[in-house]
Parts: sequence; C-alpha cells; structure tokens
Amino acid sequence: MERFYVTTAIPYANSAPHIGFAMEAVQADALARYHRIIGDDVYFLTGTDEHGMKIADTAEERGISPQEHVDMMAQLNIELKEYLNLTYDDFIRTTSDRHKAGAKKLWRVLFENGDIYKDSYEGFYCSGCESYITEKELIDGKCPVHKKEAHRFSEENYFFRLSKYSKRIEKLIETDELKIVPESRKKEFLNVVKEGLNDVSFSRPKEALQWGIEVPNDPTQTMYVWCDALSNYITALGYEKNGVSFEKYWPADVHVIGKDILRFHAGIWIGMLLSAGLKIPKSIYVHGFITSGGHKMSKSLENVVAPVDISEQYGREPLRYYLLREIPTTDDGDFTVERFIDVYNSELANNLGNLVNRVFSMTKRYCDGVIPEKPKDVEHFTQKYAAMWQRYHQAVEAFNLKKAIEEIMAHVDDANKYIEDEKPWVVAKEDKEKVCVILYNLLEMLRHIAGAFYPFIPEASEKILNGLGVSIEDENPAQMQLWGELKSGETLTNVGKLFPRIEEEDR
RNA sequence: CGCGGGGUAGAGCAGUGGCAGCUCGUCGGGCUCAUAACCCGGAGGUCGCAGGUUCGAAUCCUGCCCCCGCAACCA
Repeated sequence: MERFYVTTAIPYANSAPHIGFAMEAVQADALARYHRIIGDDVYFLTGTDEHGMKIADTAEERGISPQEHVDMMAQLNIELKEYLNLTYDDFIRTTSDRHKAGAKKLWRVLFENGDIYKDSYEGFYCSGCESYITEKELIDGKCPVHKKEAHRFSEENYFFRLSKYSKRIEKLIETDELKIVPESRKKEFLNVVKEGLNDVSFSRPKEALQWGIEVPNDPTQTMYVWCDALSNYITALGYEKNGVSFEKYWPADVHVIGKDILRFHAGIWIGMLLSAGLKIPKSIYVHGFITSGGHKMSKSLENVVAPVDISEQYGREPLRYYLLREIPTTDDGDFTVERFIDVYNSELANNLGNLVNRVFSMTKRYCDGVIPEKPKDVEHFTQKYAAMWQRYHQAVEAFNLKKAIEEIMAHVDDANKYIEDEKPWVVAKEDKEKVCVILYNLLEMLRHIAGAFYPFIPEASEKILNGLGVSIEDENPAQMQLWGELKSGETLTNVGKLFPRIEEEDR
C-alpha cells in the first residue's frame, strides 16, 4: 500500500470562502478519493492562514478581536466540508497551539543552521502594497501602483538565507525531483530561479506586526507569513514532537496550489525544508483562476460567485462536477450560472442521470429487476473498458482531472448509443435471452462508469453502485476495473432521479 | 523595451506540422426504454492581421493589431 499525502494551500482567513479555493479543495479531494479507491493510505490536509496585519485591521474595523474574527472565518471554511463534500483528515489553523509550536521549532532549526540572520532593512514602504518597494520603482517618490507617498523606513528584520539554496532548488525542479505541473508553470518558475533567488524578510518588528507568532528568543519580532503559513504542511502532522503522522506521511506527495503562490512554494518553502534537512514534497500541482463572465471576480462588478450559494441552491455534486469538468484543471476558467445550468442539464441530467434511469427501468421491465447471467462473449467490452481505465489513470496521474472526466463521459455517450443500436425494447418482444445480455452489458458499463466517477461525484457514484448491489468500500480496485465482475442474480435497488433537470422556473 | 494569459462556427472551448473538432444553441429526421430525455444527419469557421520556414502551418519563426489580468476584496 502506498501512502499519499495531499494538501491544499491554506486560504487567508480574512473573508468568506472564494470559489477559487473551492475548486482547489475539490481538486485535492478528488485526488484523495482517487488514491483511496486504488488502495493507497491517504492523508488529506487543509486549513486556514489566520495571522497578519490585514486580519488585525479588518477585525478592528469590525470592532472585534482578531481571534474572534478568524474564528468566524475559519468556521466558514470548515463549513465548506459539507458544502463540497470534502474528505480531509485534518484542518490546521495557524492560530492553534500545535501549529505555533511547530512553526517555532522550524524557525529554531533554521536559525541553528545559520540560515536566519538579523539585518536592518532600509527602504521605502508603501502602505497600499503592504510591502517594500525599491527606490528604482518609485515615481516622484510615490508608489507606481498606489500613487501614494512611500515612506523611507529602516527597521530590524530577520532574513532567511534563501539565496544559499537557489542552485539546489533549480536542480530539483529541473530534474523533476520536485515536479511542477503543468510544464508551463515549471518553465515559468525556472526562469525566476535562474536569475537567482534573494534572501527573504522573515520577520517584522512587533510594532509593525502584532497579530502573529512571536519569534523564538526575540520578543521584539513577529514571524512574517513564510515561516508562519508554509510550515502548516508539517506542523499539522505533528512536526513539533516528531509525531507518528509526520514520520509516516512527510514528504507530501502533492501540494495543490494556485498560480499566484507558486513562487513561494517552489522557492521559499523548498529552501526552508532544505535548510531544516527535511525531505521536500514530490510535486506541486498548480491550478489557474476562475473568472466570472470573463472578468475577474470583484465586489464592485457584482460578479462574485460564492461556492456556498451555488452548493445550497443546486447541490454539491453539480458544483464539484462543474469545477472539475468545466474549468480546465491547470488553466484559467469561467464560472457563470448560465453555463453551470447548461452543463448540469446536458451532462449530468440528460446523459448520465437519464442513462442510469433508462437502464434500471428496462432491467426492471424486461429482466424482473434482477442482474442477468453474465454473457459469454465479452471480449469487446473487456478491451474497451480496460482502455478506458488506462486513459483515466493516465489523466489523473498527470493532474488532468478534466480529461479524466471527459474519458468517463465518452463512455456514458457510448452506453446511450449502445442502447439505441441494440433497441432492447424491440428485442424484448422477440428474444428474452438476448435482451438480458444487452442489459447485463449496460449494467456492467454503469458499474465501471460509477466507479470511475467516484473521486469526482462521489454521492452519485455510490448511489449507482448501491443500486447495483456494490459498495465502493468493499470493491477492491482490481475487481472494479475488470469487465464481468458484476454479480448476477442480485436484485437491483431503486436509484431514482440522480440529477433532476433544472427547469426555467427553478433558476 | 515591465510581466503574464488569450484571439479557432452564434456562445463557450479542444486541438504544438498532415483531410478543422467538441459542448450548447439552431435546422431536419429517427426512436419510444428513459429525466420534453436518447440516437442519426445538416447548416454554420478566409483558425486576429501581414509576412516567412515547409511538399504541407491553427500548430514553428518574425512583425503588427486587439482583448484580459498584474490596487483593494481575493486564489
């Protein structure tokens, strides 16, 4: 049994969950579920990033304490579990004691290894950017982006010696010891690394940043986001006490992240791990962003799509399906309610849902609702479905979830065509035996289709399988993928309408 | 010379050298097991523009045009 550790990034707990993060969570969940059904020992982690000035400011605006604020935000993220049907094993919050302890330990290790040093930082600070900008970037002493006066600043910071690891990181990425998917992102980041990575500011004076983790042995400084947030991937496993989970699951097999934070994960995080002498993750899967109606989601454009609303109104399975099937797995995609309904009706209701319904209904009508004898001539289907599974596995392993779903959907179409070609309702009048052969084949197709769909639309998958008298837990992976494993003689259980069409008046 | 993504049928997209494809919509036909579903067929594209490489380019190269991101909310 292989072990498989998958993580999402931890979203910043400053506002309600974003549809982009919902997609990331669903992608990671699909990977986790996929690895579970092929028999791996899976650990799936998500959580929230809860420190920083911005959170402290927002809390103050709301007239509550930062802790109260992040408690509420974390709750919203935890609720996503239900809204998206996530199966994570742990939820790490950066304000938790176990996390803080782990982050401090990591800091100490980096410090003892001589990779954290104190230096005074001089530069210009733009309150809009919340970061330093170089003198070169200034236009008339103003930030080019915010047109605000940038103030000259000099402060003590701890720095992490990232530059020291630049070459090694470059090599790791080049050789795919750290695999970045897709290839285009790998190239993009390699260009950055080749320029050489600079040391990064690792702390802020306490006056500038209070809401955070105190730097070990220096109460005047607070950790900046890097050591605080990135470390969640190991603190959750019990890094602080060298816990069993840490021993067992680290290094991560996959960090699923968005394209905006690749450089932090492939650069700073890897540098930190190298410094600490820890193993590095095997791969980073990078997804794109979701636009709404072709535009970036923004409150002013009033085109923000809340995952919770969609899930509540239309169901979590259709939402999962849309995020995984309609949005390209590693590229930008678009979300509109119109398109969502379109995809739902045509693919889930008309193609998949209706297929299940007609096959079950015909079996009831023509074969007494019992799974018929397994036919003798199965060569054709054996090959066809072996090929489906092969392409399906390839797609998932390459983090092309959209392609994996398309592969299954092609077989849904194929099953609908098979019905049309064989015309069971005609055959039933002439040849009872033959109609049962046709229906056995169709039921067996459904078993394969449902099994393959499990990582993406788990509830529908289980409903179909249960209807066939199969349970996903008991099914071993080999059986699931072999043609003709469906048990004859079992009575079908009613599945009902899996995906009722969304009609005009329901919108 | 700021960085990046993109321009392929009415809409949304796939397609990195070999007869231009998919989904939705649309038009016509078929079927009646089924969720007004399913199946077959048609119409619809000078693949942003201009050059170049090649026997052959949506695909490779060069130049140009246009659109969209790169402040905040936020991934």
